[in-house]
Amino acid sequence: MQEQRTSVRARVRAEMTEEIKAIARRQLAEQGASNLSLRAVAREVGLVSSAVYRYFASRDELLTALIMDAYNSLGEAAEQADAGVERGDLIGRFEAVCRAVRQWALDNPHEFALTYGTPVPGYAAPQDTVGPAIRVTTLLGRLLVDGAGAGVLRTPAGEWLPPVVNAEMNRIADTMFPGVPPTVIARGLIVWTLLFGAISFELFGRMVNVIDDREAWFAYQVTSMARFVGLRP
Amino acid sequence: MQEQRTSVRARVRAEMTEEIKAIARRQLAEQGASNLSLRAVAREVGLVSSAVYRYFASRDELLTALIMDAYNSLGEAAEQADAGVERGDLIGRFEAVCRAVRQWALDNPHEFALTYGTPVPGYAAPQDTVGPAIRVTTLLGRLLVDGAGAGVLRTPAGEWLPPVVNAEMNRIADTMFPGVPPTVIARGLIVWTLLFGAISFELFGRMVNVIDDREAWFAYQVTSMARFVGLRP
DNA sequence: TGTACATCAGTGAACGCGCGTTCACTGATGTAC
DNA sequence: TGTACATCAGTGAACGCGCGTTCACTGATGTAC
Repeated sequence: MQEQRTSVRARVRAEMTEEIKAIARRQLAEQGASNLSLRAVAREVGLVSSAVYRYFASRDELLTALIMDAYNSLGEAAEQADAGVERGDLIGRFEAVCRAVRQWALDNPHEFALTYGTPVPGYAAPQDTVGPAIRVTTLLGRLLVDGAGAGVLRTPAGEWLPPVVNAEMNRIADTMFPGVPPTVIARGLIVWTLLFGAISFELFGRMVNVIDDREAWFAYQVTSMARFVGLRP
Repeated sequence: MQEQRTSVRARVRAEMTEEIKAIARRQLAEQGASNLSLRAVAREVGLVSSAVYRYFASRDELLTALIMDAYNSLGEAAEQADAGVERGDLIGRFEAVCRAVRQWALDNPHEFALTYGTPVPGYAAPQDTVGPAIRVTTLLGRLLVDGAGAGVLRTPAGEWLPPVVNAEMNRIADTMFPGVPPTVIARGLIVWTLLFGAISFELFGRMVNVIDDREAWFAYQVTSMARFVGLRP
């Protein structure tokens, strides 16, 4: 009985925490991260502003929670997309992950901005965000590891890396993506940069009056990226 | 005499306008665009807050002026870099432009964020910003036009564009970059996206704990981009 | 060259608003015996 | 099972601050005759 009563309180608390975050997320959409207001959130939740401090010690802590949630939500979307494709179909997996990342960004533009846009001035993300932040990156890297293992990764012919770059790529391969050649790591990083760059450009309005059919353009870019990184059909 | 006296007033007014913008620019660096405050700017200029309204009708108008200046400053840096290289050396020109864009972004991170970062919520850039906004883009495109004209542009072999993409690329080529094949336009757009994506990643902290030597990494990316778009030595 | 008038930069007070955070408190829920 | 006590969510007032914008004004600079 005691545990149950305690857990009622704990559950209500957890629900309230979630509701605060949900409403804060909604407000992000209208105000942008740097204008996120504890008072406005409290008002909409139906609490007095000081009551929010029972759940988050400060505005920054609320922001951190939103950032962590965003990274995890994106990471989950990408991982599920990957899991839905047959393991050996590396191009299929790569395309599914790219599409999932873009779709998540289109569905949650302000959370994308929060995580991959301009950093909020005066806010420094604490160390705990690192894990969630690199879920997509490690997922993409694992594709390369799998590809290298299965031998379906074409190492770019005649590609030469400057020594400094080569050393860094080797370090990255050794610590995170064993078995992937440095030239492929380099191209993988470029693809990773391009993926988020393309989504940013689309989301932040750079494609207005440039590309009309964004889906088709994105699909083409994904194809190019797969080929560039050495995935062959 | 009359014209001279008038021009004194006009010159003082122009200087004051520049000083307000300069200080606003400095404050951008600390506060971020969405927290840019007319009052804070006025304070630092040594004016009462209402006096700023003699120069800018509203906060948004000041922001617009800053954005225009930023685009023009970046555009000028890129164009000067291009002009400093022998016309026929297309790879050299491309590399110079890329380096100039990155250097400008490193030197003016907050103006880069203002123009290429997350859009300021609630702010809509007026039509006049379009011209300055595309200076770098048209400059990069002109490189391709020159390359196509000089015959030093290798059209990617066996590259197939989906019909929708092909149509859009043809439209872009016809209206802005005559003589450039659609496949090259497509790769040019990718390179353009990657250039700004790479700079954003570097500036917004994505490369922390990933790449140590940012110069070398950027140089490598530029080399890759030049090759990808078909510029041959 | 001198005078009357118009233009314009800058002032200072005010309007009405919003913010993050602290603090002493009330009252309900949970805990220990 | 009942009672005394501890924990905790939420209140409401307050602190001290900042913001954009308007408005009637002063006084210096420029203009026309």
